[in-house]
Amino acid sequence: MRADALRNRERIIDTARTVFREQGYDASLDEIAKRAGVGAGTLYRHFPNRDALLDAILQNWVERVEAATEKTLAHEGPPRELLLEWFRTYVELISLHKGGPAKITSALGDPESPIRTKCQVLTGAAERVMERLREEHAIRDDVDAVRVCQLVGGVATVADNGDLDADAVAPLLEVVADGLLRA
Amino acid sequence: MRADALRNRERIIDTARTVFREQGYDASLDEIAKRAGVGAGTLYRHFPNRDALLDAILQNWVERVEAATEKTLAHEGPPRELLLEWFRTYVELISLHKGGPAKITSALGDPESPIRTKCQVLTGAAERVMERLREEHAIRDDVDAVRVCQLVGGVATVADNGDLDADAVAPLLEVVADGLLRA
DNA sequence: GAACGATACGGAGACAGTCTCCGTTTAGCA
DNA sequence: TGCTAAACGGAGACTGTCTCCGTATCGTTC
Repeated sequence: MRADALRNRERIIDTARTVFREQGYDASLDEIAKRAGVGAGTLYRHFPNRDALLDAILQNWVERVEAATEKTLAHEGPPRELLLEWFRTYVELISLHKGGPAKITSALGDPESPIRTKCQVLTGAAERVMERLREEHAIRDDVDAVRVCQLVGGVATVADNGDLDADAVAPLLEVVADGLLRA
Repeated sequence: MRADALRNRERIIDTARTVFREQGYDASLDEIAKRAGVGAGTLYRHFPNRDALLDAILQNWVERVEAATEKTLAHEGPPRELLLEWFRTYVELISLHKGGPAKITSALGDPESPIRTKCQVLTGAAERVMERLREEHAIRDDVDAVRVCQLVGGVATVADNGDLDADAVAPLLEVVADGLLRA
C-alpha cells in the first residue's frame, strides 16, 4: 500500500474512534471524513461501509479483550464471583460507544456479519471462563458460551438504550449468574 | 376533529401497522404517507414523529397485553412454568415488528419516552404475575417488575437482532427464570 | 343554500446522510 | 526526470426526514 494511503487509513480510523465514542455508532461518515481531512471518496475506498470501519477500530479492542480475560481468570474466588466479574468486564468491553452492545450482540449469531471474526474473540474468552467453571461443576452445561454472551449482551443493550448505570445493571447480572450457576 | 381528519388518521395508522410489520420500525414515513394516500404534511401533522405514530398503533396492542396476562394467570401449574409461560408471552407481545423489542425495552426505563404509558401496561402485567409468585414465596424479592421486563426484553432484543427462533430463545428464558426463582 | 372562517390537505423543497463516479494529483519505480 | 498505477477528493445522485404555505374542504350560521 502506498505511504499516503496508509497514512490516510490510520487517520480515518483514529478519527472514527473518537467520533463514534462522541456521537455513537450512527455518526455521519462524511463528517468523519471531513474531520480526518480526507474526501468522502477516500473514506469509502478504504472502508466500503460503516461496518468495515468498525471492524478496523475493533482490531485493537481485541487485544483489550484478551488482556481483560487473563485478568479475570487470574482472579481467585468462588464461582459466582468469577462469573460476575467476567460479566461486568464483558458489559464494559462491549459498551464501547452508544449502540455498541446491540451491534456486537447481534453479530454473535450472524454468520454474515462483517465484524463477526472480531466478536468471536469475545465468545472465545467467554468459553475460557465457562470452561473453568465447568471443571468445578459450578455451572449448568446446557447453555453454551454464545448464549451466555447473548444474555449478557442483552443486559448491556438494555443498559445502553436506557442509560442505566452500573448499580442498576448489577442485579440483572446477578439474576443471569444465578440462573446459570445451578446446573 | 373533522371527519376527513379522522378518516385520514385511521388510514395512516392502518397503513403504518402494515408497513412497520413488513419493513420494521425504520420504514420510511413518506412511504407510509404515500401508501395511505395522503401527503407527508398530513402524516406529520397527525403524528409529529415516528414515536407518536407508534404510540397510536400500540393502543390496540395494549388490549392484547391485558388479555394475554389474564390467560397466563389463569394457567395453573408450578411457579417455574408460570414464569416461563409469561416470559414466552412477553417476548411474543413485544416482538411486534423488527426493532420492537429494543424500542419497547428502552422505553421502560425512560421517563421521557413518548410511548412510555403504553409500556407501563407491560410492567403492570409483569407486576401481577410476580405478585402471584411472591405470594407463593417462589421468587427473589430484590428484583422488581421493571428489571424483569428489561431482562426478558434484553433476550427478545437479542432474538430480534439475530433472528433467533423460539427454540433458541427458550434456554435463555430458562436461565433468567432460574436466576429469579431462587430468592 | 350561500357565505365564511376554521380546519385540514398535500406536495414542493430545504436539509442531512450515504455512497459513486471520474477528472486530477501524487508516489514511487526505472 | 518521466511515466503510470494508485490514490485522492468533492460534486452530485439518491433517499429519507420534516416544514411551509397556498389550496381545498368541512361544517356552522344565517
